[in-house]
Amino acid sequence: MFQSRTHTCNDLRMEHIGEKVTLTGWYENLRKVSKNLGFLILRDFYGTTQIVIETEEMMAQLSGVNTESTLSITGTVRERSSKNPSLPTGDIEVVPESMEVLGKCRYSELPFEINRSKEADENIRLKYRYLDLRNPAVKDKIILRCNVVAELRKSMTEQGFLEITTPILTCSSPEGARDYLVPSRNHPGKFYALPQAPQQFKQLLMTSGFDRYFQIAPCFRDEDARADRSPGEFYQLDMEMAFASQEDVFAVLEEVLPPIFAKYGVYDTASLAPFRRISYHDAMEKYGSDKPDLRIDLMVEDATTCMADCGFGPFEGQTVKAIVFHDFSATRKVIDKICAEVEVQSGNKAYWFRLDEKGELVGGISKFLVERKEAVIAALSLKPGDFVGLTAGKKLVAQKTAGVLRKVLGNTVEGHMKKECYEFCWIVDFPMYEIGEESGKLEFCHNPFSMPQGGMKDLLEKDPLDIYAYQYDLVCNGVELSSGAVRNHDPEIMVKAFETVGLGEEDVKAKFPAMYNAFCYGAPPHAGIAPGVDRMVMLIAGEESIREIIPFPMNKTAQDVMMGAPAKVEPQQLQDVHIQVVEEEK
RNA sequence: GGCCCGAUGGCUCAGUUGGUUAGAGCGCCGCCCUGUCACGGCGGAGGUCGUGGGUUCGAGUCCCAUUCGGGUCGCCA
Repeated sequence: MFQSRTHTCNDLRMEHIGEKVTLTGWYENLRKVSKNLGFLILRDFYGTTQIVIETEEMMAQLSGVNTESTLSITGTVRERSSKNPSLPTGDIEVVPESMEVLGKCRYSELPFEINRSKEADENIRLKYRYLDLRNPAVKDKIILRCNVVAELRKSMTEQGFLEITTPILTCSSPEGARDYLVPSRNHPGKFYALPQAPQQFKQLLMTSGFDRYFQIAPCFRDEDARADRSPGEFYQLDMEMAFASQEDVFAVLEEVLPPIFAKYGVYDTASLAPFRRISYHDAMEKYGSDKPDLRIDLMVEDATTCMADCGFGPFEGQTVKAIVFHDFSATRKVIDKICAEVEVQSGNKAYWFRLDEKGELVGGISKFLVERKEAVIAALSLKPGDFVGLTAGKKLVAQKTAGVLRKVLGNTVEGHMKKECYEFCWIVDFPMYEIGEESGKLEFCHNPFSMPQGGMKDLLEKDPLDIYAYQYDLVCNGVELSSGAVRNHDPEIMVKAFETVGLGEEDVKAKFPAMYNAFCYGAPPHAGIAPGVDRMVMLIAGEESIREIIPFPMNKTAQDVMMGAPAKVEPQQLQDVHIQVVEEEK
């Protein structure tokens, strides 16, 4: 058995001087000053401690030991003759009497330098994630995640919520993302699916009589990754409340989230509850997005009328949206960069012109506007020095592109973004139905579980496109943190809602048999929401990539390069589950 | 599946209009250094420039294809 430690590498202070101690940890570095003087840095989970090497014998023991090996060092604590105030243990050092190598690092050269791993190529970091995580800057994000999750549990429990686990092996859900399928050994040809969310189970819990449910729930979706979307799996703070309204759900999250952002967030000024509420319609009109970044104070305006028939081809017969940027100082080069970025991010072009200091329309598409100069200035309330960014297309395209332009402008050009804060808002009043872009037919806008505002009455009387749902999103700094809704707990309204899109009772029964049956036995009105834990931690940590706050993330193409997943399996395993693999032709 | 960007020693990057022996910092190895703390000084090893083809007297650089990575659109009830 190895000599076990008496202290961690972050324990020793002036009061320990003279004590005999044993430390264990990783051999981080040796600053060798001479044949018989050197400073070894020992690192463990808690911190680092300096070990002073003063004899040639001790120096000789170290030769041949590679850094990143684990060591046990026994010695005496001594006050440093030159202290380092920037380190917690900077007042002391340990004079070793004996040293034991516990775990040899066989390589003198590592794939990357531990303390600079964040600069290394991401695939190499992921392949050697156990080395990457030794970097305190990387490890700290995981600790942060643990703290946030613990705090969420504590807070939800204090609010009277029970954490209830729901099945991981369940059945494929008929709508939404692609499922991860699990073949069944006992039932040839049949499959389990990993849950995309515990949606139906939590609604069944409400119907079972549980009043307040939550779960830090793993969710599995086989969809492509993004910077803020890890492929494969992610976690939600899934919650549901019985006999509850939209207001009740808002009140819970406004109680739970702000203290956690205030306590752990990298930004000081967490915006206070109650959060601003913006209707979906207004969000699209004013911010060009249903997840607006309110740290940016630029607004989208309609310019369809003042640009009509100006002779600029791309505006012909289209909706035109404008963003006016006061006191614009960036160069032409920056403007081009912004327009290019908008095109990459949105797939649509952005246009521009400026009103220069002399009050002349210049640059971009200004020549098309010369004849209507005064009208344009009046319509957009322009002042000399203003920059006007423009987008065009069908209404939704013009809006969305303007939304991207707004984001890029705010992020690129100084003056209209207050970066160091958290700006929350609720997006409310989502439409219940929309005309599908591909199908051209009426479809559910979000999901079929939401209660239409106005219930059965609206379903019977209103144009479906004018019906709103009790459907809401929580947005923070332009990131969609969560989606939730007041659920439709009434089988009759559910059937009617399905009939509106050309489906019927049989479809409801076929798609959600358990829920439909359960609701026929007396269901409570209920509402819930499911904030994404990973995205929340990402915001709190101030990280741009979601992979930084996941202990063992997959890469963009949903591969675990460290474990080698996904992988082929033994033929016997396939036989057991009645699967035959068809090789795809190249 | 579409689009954009990238790939040069172990890591991060530079490399001019296509021109002689492909450079730097960090890391690694060796020597020196008695208080370092991103220690310092001197020296050294380490590169078929992602892969395959093409243009050319000559390609890290230009063209085509391809692989891999990142971002993004589609997708994400």
